[in-house]
Amino acid sequence: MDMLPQGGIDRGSGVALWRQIADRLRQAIVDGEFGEEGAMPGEMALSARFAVNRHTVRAALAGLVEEGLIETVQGRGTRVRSIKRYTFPISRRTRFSEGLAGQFRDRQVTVIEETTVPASERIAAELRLAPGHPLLRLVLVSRVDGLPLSNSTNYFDAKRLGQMGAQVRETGSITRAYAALGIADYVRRSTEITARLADERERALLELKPGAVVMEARAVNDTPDGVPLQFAITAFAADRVTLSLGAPLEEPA
Amino acid sequence: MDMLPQGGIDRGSGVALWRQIADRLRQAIVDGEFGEEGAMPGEMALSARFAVNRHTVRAALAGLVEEGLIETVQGRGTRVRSIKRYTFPISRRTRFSEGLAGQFRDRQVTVIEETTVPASERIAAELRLAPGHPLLRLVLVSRVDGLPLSNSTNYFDAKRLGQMGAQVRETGSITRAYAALGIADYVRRSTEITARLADERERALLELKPGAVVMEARAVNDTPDGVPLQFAITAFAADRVTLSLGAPLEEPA
DNA sequence: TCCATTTGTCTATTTATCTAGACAACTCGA
DNA sequence: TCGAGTTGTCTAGATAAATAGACAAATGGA
Repeated sequence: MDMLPQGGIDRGSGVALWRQIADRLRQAIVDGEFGEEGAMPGEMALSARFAVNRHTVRAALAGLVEEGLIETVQGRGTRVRSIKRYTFPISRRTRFSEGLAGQFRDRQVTVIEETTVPASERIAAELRLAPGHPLLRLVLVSRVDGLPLSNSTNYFDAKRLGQMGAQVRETGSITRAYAALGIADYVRRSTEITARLADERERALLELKPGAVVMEARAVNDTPDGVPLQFAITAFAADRVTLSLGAPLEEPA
Repeated sequence: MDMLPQGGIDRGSGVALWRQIADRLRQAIVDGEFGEEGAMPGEMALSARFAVNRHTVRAALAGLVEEGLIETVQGRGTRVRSIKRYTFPISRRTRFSEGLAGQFRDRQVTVIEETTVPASERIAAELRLAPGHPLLRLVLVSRVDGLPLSNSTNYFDAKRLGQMGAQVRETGSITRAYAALGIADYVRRSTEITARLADERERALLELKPGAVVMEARAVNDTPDGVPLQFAITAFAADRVTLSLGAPLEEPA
């Protein structure tokens, strides 16, 4: 448990001690610090390590039990429940399902909201449309094996791609929805990544606790000859997803 | 202030109400919600909006004043201080200074630690060395215009690149340190990105408050003909940096 | 200058968190 | 079976956070 230094819990920060300990333990769990067995130090050991009362440690562990991350058994101790982290490659040819291929058995894309909105200056510029142009706005949640990984808000030219909502519902995939509308191929023009605390809606959709971190990716997809198709803002649950850039970056010759 | 819905502050989450409000306001500030003037709603309005007592709002604002993000003037109200966000492009040819070119006037790389460590299994594999091979480990902090943007831990083959520490200190740049050691060019093999709360050391080095979010990039650099040079783990302050993938991704022909 | 609006400061009470101590109940290896 | 080690539960007190109310002080527009 190298990442858990002696003490180091901040008082007066506005984050309860139990919460800070829970956050630290969660990070250690996500980082695989407790090995294959997942056996964690006992309450008294954690109490000594964090220099807090045992009850404070108990509160932290109770939080993690409630999150489903650990299980505690009286007399035996505390163990990490099996957790799964997914690596999502980002490239010019980013595809959700193909990107995660081999990492799951079942995948599901749910349309949460479908509305038509006027294009803001920013989105209009990205999609090379006039501000105010009607856009189809699709809010999606993507799950693998029942676990929500991302929540995205997607914008399409409503005049050209107004059927994307219906097609995503029918096919369960943006790639297949495009194909159904006659768009055989698309490529990622750009992606901007930042990170922050998840907001209320993201927490609800991704089943996250307050204080959870998301990586936000803002991306634009074009046809291979450069016609704008989609502007998307995607929040990935940072505890569950790693974004990977590497060898697949290079476009097939 | 669209991103600040009515109410929505969680009780019992282990994060104080004032802290949640401060986090929300900080995010709104970072997202540019308060416009060019930076004028924010008054305490009474925020109190109503978040459905908390005015003093709780005052505690939140005090936190942001202490961070230097805002200034409050009795009788006049609260304004955002000018903040700066940097966009850092990631490509095969990632270079810290060139990547941020045009976004700052002054840049500084500080060597925080220089040690020799045996290669772990993971790093040995990335650098194609034997586990236990001696590695030069350099901990760096990079600042622009005095603002710390990233904290990185870099690993080099100590036998081939043992002088990197001295050269980084002398030249203020990894690229120039490589050049001084006869390595004229290098490319990014892969990058993996995730995000989490900053740990204690990161907070100290990047001047962040408890609960701040960092984006962690794990990257490997090679020579153009594929000889491994460097394994680096970099924590970027998520409030200050956006990682950008896009047009510059394509390698010059 | 006046006054509406805003932040600043003080006192007081209630609620939440942290600490402390003690004992019960369970697990599992010797 | 015994006992060391572990988690579970209870009572109690101290400290921190949240709420409430009131009034002072400053700003800036009419």
